[in-house]
Amino acid sequence: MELARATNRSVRLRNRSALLSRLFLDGPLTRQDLMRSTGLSQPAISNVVSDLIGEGLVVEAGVAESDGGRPSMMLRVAPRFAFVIGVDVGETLVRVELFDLAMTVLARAGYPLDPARTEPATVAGHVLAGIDAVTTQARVSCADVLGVGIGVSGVVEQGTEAVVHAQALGWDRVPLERLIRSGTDLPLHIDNGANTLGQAEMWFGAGRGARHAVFALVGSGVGAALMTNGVAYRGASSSAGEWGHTTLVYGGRTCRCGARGCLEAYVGAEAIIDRYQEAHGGRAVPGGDEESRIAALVEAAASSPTARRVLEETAGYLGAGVANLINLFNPERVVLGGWTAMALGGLLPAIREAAGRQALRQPYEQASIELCRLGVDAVALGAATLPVARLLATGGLRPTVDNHHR
Amino acid sequence: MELARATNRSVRLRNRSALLSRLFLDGPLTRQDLMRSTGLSQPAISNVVSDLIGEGLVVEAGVAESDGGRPSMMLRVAPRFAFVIGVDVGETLVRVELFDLAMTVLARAGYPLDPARTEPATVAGHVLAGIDAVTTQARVSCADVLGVGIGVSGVVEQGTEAVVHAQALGWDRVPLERLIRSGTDLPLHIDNGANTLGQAEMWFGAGRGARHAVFALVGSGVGAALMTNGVAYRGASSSAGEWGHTTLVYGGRTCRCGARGCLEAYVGAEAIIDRYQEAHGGRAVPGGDEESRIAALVEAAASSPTARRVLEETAGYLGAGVANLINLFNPERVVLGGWTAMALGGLLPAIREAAGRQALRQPYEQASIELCRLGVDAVALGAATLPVARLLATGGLRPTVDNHHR
DNA sequence: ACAGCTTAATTAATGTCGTCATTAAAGTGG
DNA sequence: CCACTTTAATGACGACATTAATTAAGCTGT
Repeated sequence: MELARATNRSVRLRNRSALLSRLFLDGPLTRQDLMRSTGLSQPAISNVVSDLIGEGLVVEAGVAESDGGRPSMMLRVAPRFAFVIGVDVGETLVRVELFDLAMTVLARAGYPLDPARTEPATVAGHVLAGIDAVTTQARVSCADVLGVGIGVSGVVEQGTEAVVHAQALGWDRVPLERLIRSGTDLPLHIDNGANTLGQAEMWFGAGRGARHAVFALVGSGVGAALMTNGVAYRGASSSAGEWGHTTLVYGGRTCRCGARGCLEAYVGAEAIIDRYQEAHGGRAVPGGDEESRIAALVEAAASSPTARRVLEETAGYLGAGVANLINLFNPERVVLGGWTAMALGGLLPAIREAAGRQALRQPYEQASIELCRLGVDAVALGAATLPVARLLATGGLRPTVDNHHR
Repeated sequence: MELARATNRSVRLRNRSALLSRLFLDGPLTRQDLMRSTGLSQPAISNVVSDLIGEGLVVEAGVAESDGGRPSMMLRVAPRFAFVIGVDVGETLVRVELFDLAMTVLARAGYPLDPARTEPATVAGHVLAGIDAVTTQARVSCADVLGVGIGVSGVVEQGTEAVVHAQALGWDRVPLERLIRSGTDLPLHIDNGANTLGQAEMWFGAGRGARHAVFALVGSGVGAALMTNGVAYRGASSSAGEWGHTTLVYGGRTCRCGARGCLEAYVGAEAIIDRYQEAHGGRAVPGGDEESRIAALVEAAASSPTARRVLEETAGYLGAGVANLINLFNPERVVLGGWTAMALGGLLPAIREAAGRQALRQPYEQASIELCRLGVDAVALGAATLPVARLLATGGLRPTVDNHHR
């Protein structure tokens, strides 16, 4: 199982990684805090920290209050030690953002996509243009960029090179990594948008502190990110979490994936609109795009019993879907996100109740069901955490032997 | 995330654990094999191995073939270094088995349960009696028993003391660990029977070599064991894998758990019998217990179109349930077990086909769907692997400081 | 049968790294 | 300015793995 041999160096590596992670995730801490939370001895902490400071990864940031005794020095990850870029390849927009290590946005760029023809090459071009745009805009050298995280709304098969299957974009086996690679040397991390969003919520949002959490995303499509033992679970070929296409109504409505009775065929935005239309005698929901029509539907629920009933049914389906997640994963937390779920925020009590009806008592009581905190824009933020996660995991050591950078 | 500090000792610990695990799981190996598979240097291997041999954990077992050059020495875990006990607390029987470290059965004991009144104290008594029986029968001292693994058909909440919720036995919050603890000092490992069975298949059966696998068990009840990254995933309160109570037919048949449309309400043994009876105009399936009635039904399918249809429908439901597992977990392998699934073995092609209809293409193609190899008796074997897993994880060092045992 | 070759295992020297114990530093309060 | 307290830095020590060099133990062919 464990294939990595342990050597004396790996001890240092692990400890560096542990300290750096604590500092990154839990803000400024003193050496004493680190000592308590990692269990390492004082000299070891000081030793590692002095390395990290020497390399510019960590900086001292003021002194802590003290009532008697030498006050301890606050330590934090140097915000400008390096930068990361997060990209959100959505169905209608490619958004590129540049962050420092405090995850503050320094620059943004956006490129609308024509849903009719979303050529992979076009998207790759947008990503490369965005990288260029945000770095020049913020006057950041590419040499100081740790890497580029890219969240794509589709299945991302990780291999030697990430390959993307995105039904919504009409992509099948698109070698997105290779396409982007041809225009930049920056390290690339491509992942499912649901996973990157989940990662953002896990580190900075509703998932903080949870060990096992599920991020259930309902937008045009329906998906989920599974966090087990604090990290994303991706499965054998990185497609785990395809919650939207689990069967909830055996033999039910036909889903756009071809199967019948998928959850997405009941609670995806399009499905909700369709169901309302059917219930309403064929009359369509007013409004232009899906997003405004869902908003209109939610508003109409105040006066229209039909709209209300459709939304209540939606809560029932969604609750059952959440119950399935709870029964299978036994998470501490289920976080609902995605723009449709956000628009349906008022249904949360009904969803909870429906989940309670369908889930087993014991796991249901262990799980809290909440709304996400960061909004849908967090896909890029979450993507940007991917290179950061790598930095933390490697203890801040660049993979190759270019340790001369300081 | 990682709370364990790394120290120089932990290096040795990890390497011991890695070597021991390789030796246990992949049979006799040479020092050279270990060197290649772990990446450690030759002297390090020799050093650790000589410790292990000195402590009696490992023995040399003959020499390997050689065509020129000094032949290497085969090494293996000493079968009689220690013993483990596995217990299967089923719904009708408590089975206790004693194994050596080669996982050879040395002694067995069985205690039928009266399903009407399965008092926790009675079960605990049977377990204790069984421990006594198998150790005396095989003339093994309790001091040489590493621990007792117990697989229970119910949710096992791990805490300071394992607490069992077993609907089928009418148990709620039963402090089984405390009950057994009062009669023995042996280390106890209590877990869900599905998990222990999955563990057995993972190490010795259909799961060998898989990193991510799901063991789907269909018997009277329906459950699953989830193996992620080679180990059981238990979730926040150890109830992960409650596949049987996920909703497959929204608003469908009422399940014994109280919810509606659970998978178990369609493919559990009782449900199949009920569905046949309904389809057959109320006439019951002949036969005594569930097991023989399912067998009768399978046999009847050769001549009765009704029976055939019921079984085909069952394959459809089961396939959809498997598809849900595939979509959510993206496993390399789905292994079907449990006595009902075994009886329905002939349906495997139909189940595969149904799963293919409902699952997404990409994850479906990545997953193989197979029958289990070890049979239902493997619950005790799997339970017995729990103390072994602990031994391997700790590198063969007893937790307390009693290293003077050799 | 014995040199000559190959592969396996052990020994020796080196270097990394965390721990314990001790010392230096940097505050507060009387 | 001197006790007292808490934080940080040193130095001796021991645990371990690594590389390089030896020794051990078998084959092969003349």
